[in-house]
Amino acid sequence: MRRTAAEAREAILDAAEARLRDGGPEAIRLQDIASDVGISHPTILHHFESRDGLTRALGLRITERLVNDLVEALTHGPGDETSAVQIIDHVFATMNDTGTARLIAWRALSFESSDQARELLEQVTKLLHDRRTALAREAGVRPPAHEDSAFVARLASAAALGDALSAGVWSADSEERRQGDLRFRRWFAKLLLEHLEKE
Amino acid sequence: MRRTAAEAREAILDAAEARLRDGGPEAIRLQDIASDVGISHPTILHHFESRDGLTRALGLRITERLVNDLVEALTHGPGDETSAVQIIDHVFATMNDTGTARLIAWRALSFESSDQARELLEQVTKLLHDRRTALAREAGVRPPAHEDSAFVARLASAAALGDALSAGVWSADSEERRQGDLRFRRWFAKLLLEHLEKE
DNA sequence: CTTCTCACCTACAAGCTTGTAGATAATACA
DNA sequence: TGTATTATCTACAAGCTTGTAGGTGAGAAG
Repeated sequence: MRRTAAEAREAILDAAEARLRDGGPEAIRLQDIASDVGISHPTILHHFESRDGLTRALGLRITERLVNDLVEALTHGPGDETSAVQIIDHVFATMNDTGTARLIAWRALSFESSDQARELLEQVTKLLHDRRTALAREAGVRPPAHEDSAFVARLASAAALGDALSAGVWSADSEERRQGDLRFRRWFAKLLLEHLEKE
Repeated sequence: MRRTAAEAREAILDAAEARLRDGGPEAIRLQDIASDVGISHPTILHHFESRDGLTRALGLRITERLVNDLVEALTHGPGDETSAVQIIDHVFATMNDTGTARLIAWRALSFESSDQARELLEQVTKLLHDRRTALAREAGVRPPAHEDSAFVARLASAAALGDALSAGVWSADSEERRQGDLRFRRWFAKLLLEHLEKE
């Protein structure tokens, strides 16, 4: 019945994240989180020093997980066109279904800047650009400009984030909407693909 | 020294909005807002019934203003291509510079769904689609699909929102970044224009 | 000039929040 | 087995937050 410090931290962060996801930014209260985990609230303070320490750790973990997820999606999977569609799909789905967009938005609202976030986009850009240049070399055409890859990554991530946030606002969680979401993603993926092919 | 009820409400909402913009979601505290306006906090409760009433009114005003702004941008201004670039520029700039993105994100995080938000996108879609069909008729080509216009509007607004939010996170408010922002918007506008022309 | 409305104030209450102090007991380690 | 560490608890404090009660006085209306 006695967790390791690491386990306890994870459990606490999990609970905090859940509260944040479906309760909004004002729902991170030590007492509530503690009761979710089944501990007393001073235990949280013991593990994170202060409420601020908790939110900071939460923000860090959220970003980290997103990075890992994106890198995974971009690294594995074949380099053909269907995979581009799949990647867009994956990113949009992650943002939407897992509430990642809400978490990221909260992070953006609650903290000052952070290098971590910039690095995220740079990593994604690099992965995308490397892949594009490799494909271009294979095909024997000139490689795309680096800035173009950066902009593609920036647009895709911004759109996924913004769309997921807005979608939460429209809500009306119907089958019809899900179909529309899907078609939108396909449409967007196609738009990007046409651009990528042209460059 | 005695405001009308309407004036008082506006002043209070202004202060609340400012706090929200640069203090994050947890910065809406009646006492702080009251002291910003130079009144006592029960006066806020007198005008908005409760703290919840205040945030609700704030959410409403934010969305309303955004709608007006967008409709304005889409209605006035010529229908040529440079104007499309200008509109994208305008939307992105609004989201970025005035903190609108932060306000919208807060709204998305803090409230359940709302028809107001859906209507916003529908209005923008309609304006865009009408303009496109008019242009197509002039040029004597077949008009675009309605869904295509809806998706363009959706992408543009999502991207503007998402990009502004992310930008706040990267920060490092340098001239260099501003240039990059500008190029990105141009790049995105061009991407959309090429798509619009093709359809 | 009187009267009514209401914007605004001061004082206060109840509850909740973060945070501290000190004790307990489970686990690791010697 | 004995000892040190530490995850966890209970009890408590201090401050802050929203909200209420009742009063005051400015301006409108007659």
